[in-house]
Amino acid sequence: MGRGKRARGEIMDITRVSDIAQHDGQQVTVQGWVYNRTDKGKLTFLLVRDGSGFVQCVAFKGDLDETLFDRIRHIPQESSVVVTGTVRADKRAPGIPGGYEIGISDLQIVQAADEDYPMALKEHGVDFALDHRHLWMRMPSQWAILRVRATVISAIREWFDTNGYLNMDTPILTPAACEGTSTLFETPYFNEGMAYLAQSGQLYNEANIFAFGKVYAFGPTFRAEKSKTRRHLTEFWMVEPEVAFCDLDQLMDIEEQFVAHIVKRVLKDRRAELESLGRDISVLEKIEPPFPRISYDEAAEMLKQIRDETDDPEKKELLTFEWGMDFGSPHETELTNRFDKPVFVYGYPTQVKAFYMEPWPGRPEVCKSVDLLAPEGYGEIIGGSERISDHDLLLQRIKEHNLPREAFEWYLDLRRFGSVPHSGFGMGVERTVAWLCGTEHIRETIPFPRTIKRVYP
RNA sequence: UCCUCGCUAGCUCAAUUGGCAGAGCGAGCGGCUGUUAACCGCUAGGUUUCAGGUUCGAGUCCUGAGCGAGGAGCCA
Repeated sequence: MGRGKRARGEIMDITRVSDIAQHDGQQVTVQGWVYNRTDKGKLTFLLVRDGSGFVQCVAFKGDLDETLFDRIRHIPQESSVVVTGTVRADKRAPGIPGGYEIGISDLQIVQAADEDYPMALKEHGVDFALDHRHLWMRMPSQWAILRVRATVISAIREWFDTNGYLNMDTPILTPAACEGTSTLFETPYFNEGMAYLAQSGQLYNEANIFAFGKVYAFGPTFRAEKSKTRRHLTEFWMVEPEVAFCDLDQLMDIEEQFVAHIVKRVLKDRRAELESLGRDISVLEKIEPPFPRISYDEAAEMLKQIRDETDDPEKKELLTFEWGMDFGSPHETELTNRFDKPVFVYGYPTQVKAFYMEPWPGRPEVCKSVDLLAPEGYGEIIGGSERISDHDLLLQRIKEHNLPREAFEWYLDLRRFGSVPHSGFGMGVERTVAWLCGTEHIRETIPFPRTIKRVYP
């Protein structure tokens, strides 16, 4: 491949596929991998991906020496390559962003891939795809989803960092259950008995706000429950802001500004990816504050009505509901189908929520909690509440839930030294990404998913 | 933990009442100057998840096991 040789020490000027439109008419060099090859007589089309996008590269037999053209014609899928050629606009050119292609003048093979690459360019079964996650993520759908994920994470940090919040991460190894209910992963911890992988950083965040005012923790969260649905992972990422001097109404204001920002940012920076996924973008463009706010009581009434109106006995059974129950997945789906924006449901029964939630004034059976349910059946993406700020009430709740008081002494201290009304929430990153991408399974929204049946690869 | 379903070529699937193990894609070779999951021809590719059983004969029926999926519960 003599044509492409460079003098030693010469710095190669590499173009990113995402920037290809800025190089129309110019000669460029792209480094990447051959995603697909279509051989068409005197023409060979290579779809090359470089991490930033997918671009079609065209080899024409008449423009190249025979050896090079023959090598291009037989290059195995997924071979790593350095391609040099001239960019031209062509509406027929596929790719992401697409619309431009490279007329190949030179191509070097860095490694010719083995010929038994297992990922077909068609659909795969779930099990096969997940066993090959390390290769599956190269495919456009997975690549697009994970690009959206990175932008969601960036938007999360951007919003908090520019709105006066301090990033203050919380421990992953913890001495006990935060909320006293979930099943946790445990691990031996030197001479201290068992440590547990965190299911939430919230309690630590409550300590942090008394030093820093507004904080957010962002990290992995672990749940050992044997949940086995398209909405569950055993390891997932959660962002948890906590705010001093903040009540439930103010919390909802924060949540809707925050979520709207994420949506806006994804629409701005990842439109091509959403389009490549076939996502209906007009649905996302409607996501602007304010979001509807309904009480648990109103939601319960709506569900009763929906259940009365259906003739489907199976659906009737699934929608069985009495005041005091938590909403199940079928309930959330029915509720959110009635709205085209995320909807707040606030004021849940105290008995179905965690011990630390502030009671509703004058209605002790209800607490100042709020969930944000995403539309299109994606369900709960945020759970939050105003926290109990009174020391004696909190102590009473700890006793009622049979939690070990000694483990919560530091938490109770927060109510003794300058207690204030405060609130916070936790947002599941993967569920949010699944909603934005229109992904059916949450496991596609994290690079290497961990589920009850899977720790490989 | 409970309910339902699935397992056949590298992948996605078909195989009639129990009667010769099949197709498409992928791979290799050849053809074609515009392919978009191209198309055409040829070639290779199988312990039908496993262990038993019924039968002249089992991918198909029966029993058990394994693995996986969807849903419920719980949650983000």
